[in-house]
Amino acid sequence: MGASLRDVAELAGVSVKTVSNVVNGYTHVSPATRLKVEDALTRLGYRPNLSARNLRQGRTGVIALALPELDAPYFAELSRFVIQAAAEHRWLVVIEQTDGSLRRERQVLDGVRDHRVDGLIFSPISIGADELAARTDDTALVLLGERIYDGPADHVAIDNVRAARDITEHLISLGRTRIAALGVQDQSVSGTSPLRLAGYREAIAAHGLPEFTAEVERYQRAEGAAAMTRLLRSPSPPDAVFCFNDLLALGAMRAVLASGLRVPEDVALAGLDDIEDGRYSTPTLTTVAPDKAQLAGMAVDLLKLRLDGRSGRPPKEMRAGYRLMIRESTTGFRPGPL
Amino acid sequence: MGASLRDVAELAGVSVKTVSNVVNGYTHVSPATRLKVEDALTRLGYRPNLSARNLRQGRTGVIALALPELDAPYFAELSRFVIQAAAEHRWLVVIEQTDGSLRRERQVLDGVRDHRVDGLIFSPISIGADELAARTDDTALVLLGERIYDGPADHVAIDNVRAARDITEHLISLGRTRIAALGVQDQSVSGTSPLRLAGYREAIAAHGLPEFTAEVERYQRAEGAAAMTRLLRSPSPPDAVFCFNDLLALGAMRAVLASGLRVPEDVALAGLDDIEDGRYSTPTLTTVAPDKAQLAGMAVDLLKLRLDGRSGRPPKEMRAGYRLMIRESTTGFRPGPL
DNA sequence: CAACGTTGTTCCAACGTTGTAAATGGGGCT
DNA sequence: AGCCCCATTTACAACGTTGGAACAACGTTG
Repeated sequence: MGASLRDVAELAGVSVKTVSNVVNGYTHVSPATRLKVEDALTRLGYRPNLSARNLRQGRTGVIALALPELDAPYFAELSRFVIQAAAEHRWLVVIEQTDGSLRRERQVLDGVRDHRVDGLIFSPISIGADELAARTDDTALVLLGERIYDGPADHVAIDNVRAARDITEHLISLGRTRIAALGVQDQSVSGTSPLRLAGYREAIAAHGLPEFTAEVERYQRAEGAAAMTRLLRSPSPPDAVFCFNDLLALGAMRAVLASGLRVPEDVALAGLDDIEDGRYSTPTLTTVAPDKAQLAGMAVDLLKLRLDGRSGRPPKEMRAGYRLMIRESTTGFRPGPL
Repeated sequence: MGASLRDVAELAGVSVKTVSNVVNGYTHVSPATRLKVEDALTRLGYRPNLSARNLRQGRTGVIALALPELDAPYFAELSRFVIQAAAEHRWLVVIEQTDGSLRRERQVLDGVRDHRVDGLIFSPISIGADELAARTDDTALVLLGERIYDGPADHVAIDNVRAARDITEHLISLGRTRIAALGVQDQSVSGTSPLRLAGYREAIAAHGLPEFTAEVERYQRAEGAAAMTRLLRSPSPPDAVFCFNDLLALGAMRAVLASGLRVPEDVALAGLDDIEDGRYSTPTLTTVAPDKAQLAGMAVDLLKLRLDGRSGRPPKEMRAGYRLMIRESTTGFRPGPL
């Protein structure tokens, strides 16, 4: 295939190691040889064989990003930033989809040992902190998302409780009194739901409002629509709903509109994630916008730290910022250009 | 780090090669040794070092998927299928985002030479067929999408002209007579637009209808909304619009609704891509659904063929199927559950 | 002028794997 | 017993790279 160091060395009339030194910017090379070698390098179009380099150095230059599903917009957007952040360290990113299944998550965690990747940024759904802690493997691992706090590995997330409380406070500030939380899950499934539920409760309790909840299995549009439909059919339907993510909220919006009611006049809706769809739905969706670039950057930086300073340091928790995006689904539809 | 063949060989009391033979399922190994070796393998938790294996075999087991942006839903959904299809060959997929920029696309094409990946599935926007043909590198390459037909490499896409004609025919069958095409682009930018425009023209010409077009720079919601707004302001606005992709259509939908008009009563809308958002918008979006799993599978299969049978074969064109998804944005809003 | 340090370059080994060729050993044949 | 054949196992080399030791050439110093 391509030219190797040996080919270049032959052409330049020097040793292989000298070529290697030039390639790696080693300082003590005479200008004359350097010139000769560089000429040979370009003439042959030399590209280092990364498999060989990796074998020698024990690094692959590839990290894995494991997440439930790439076509959930939140994860697609997050992936984009992770890839960009990793590129700054000249890392490639392979993406592994777990579908949130325990089996696949274990596989991913296990597969890391194949020396194919130097580290893993992992957004788990099903796997537990105990199982992570029991991991024999010492590959660098950074957790991303809400599933596990204070676990056995570095962790990046936004402050979910506070974010949930803030957005609920917003609904309250609109004068709504029957505010539901949509997206409650069995504790054992995911850590996201309890945190967002806690924030919601803090807010409504502070104002002495009643609690309404609707459960879902997964954070998908169809589930949001179904749960919303159940809420609407109840004897006293809510006048505002905080959906635990934007997909649920968009599904809920569809259900409200399909039932002939108006958003936000009859039911105000808010989500969390700030996916692009919500900026173009009708009405546009009020939501919490986690700083995805910051989340991705922090995750990559933590991984970098782990890989450089050999392990041993205690796990680190980092919080990324977020902003409230107040849009039409709570404050009203304003016809006109976007 | 992990145990190597040598460690296992020592523990089992055999040669390194014998262990390698067991690992690779070589037939002529006595049951007794095989047992011994397998015991040692599990005891040490042996994992092959893939860098070494790759170095030896000249393969990395990683392919690259280069596309404009991961957070465009169509590409996110497509990526999901590519990753799944690649997993069947035990390949990992690294994703490279080009943003459609010529600079990044050249980089990607160039970076393939780094021996980091065995092959590339490439969805180009800016790069030309001539430049691809001039590529010195002989790494396996499969083109995915509409940009380049009959180019210098294997290519997978749906029949864009026919798909565009079919969906336009659908609009005509509704009795609409002022049908616009939204998404026309300068030829030099992308091959998608001319193909879809051609299909649109075939259909309206066959029925003697007038042609309306609206241009955009990129296939994004905001552009769709802006272009739709322009159409609505024209002296004789359309009563139906075929948008060249779903994002444009969703942006257009937003613009129509924001202007106080109804979809589909005043303006029927159709897209192309069948992204998930369109299945939950209000109204839901009529569109062309390319068989993304088939597209991904074909691309991966072609790559496999290239990698196995050493090159030389002439480039191959493959067409994936598609279906029309007739939804509310053309046939009317039907309140009720989804 | 010998001993020395500095700079530039080369030699050797090793990373972990696998293809090739060669060695080993047991069994059946003459 | 001597021989060959075959299944099984091993030794060796090589993939392309880089760290470290070794070495050569040089000018500097005592």
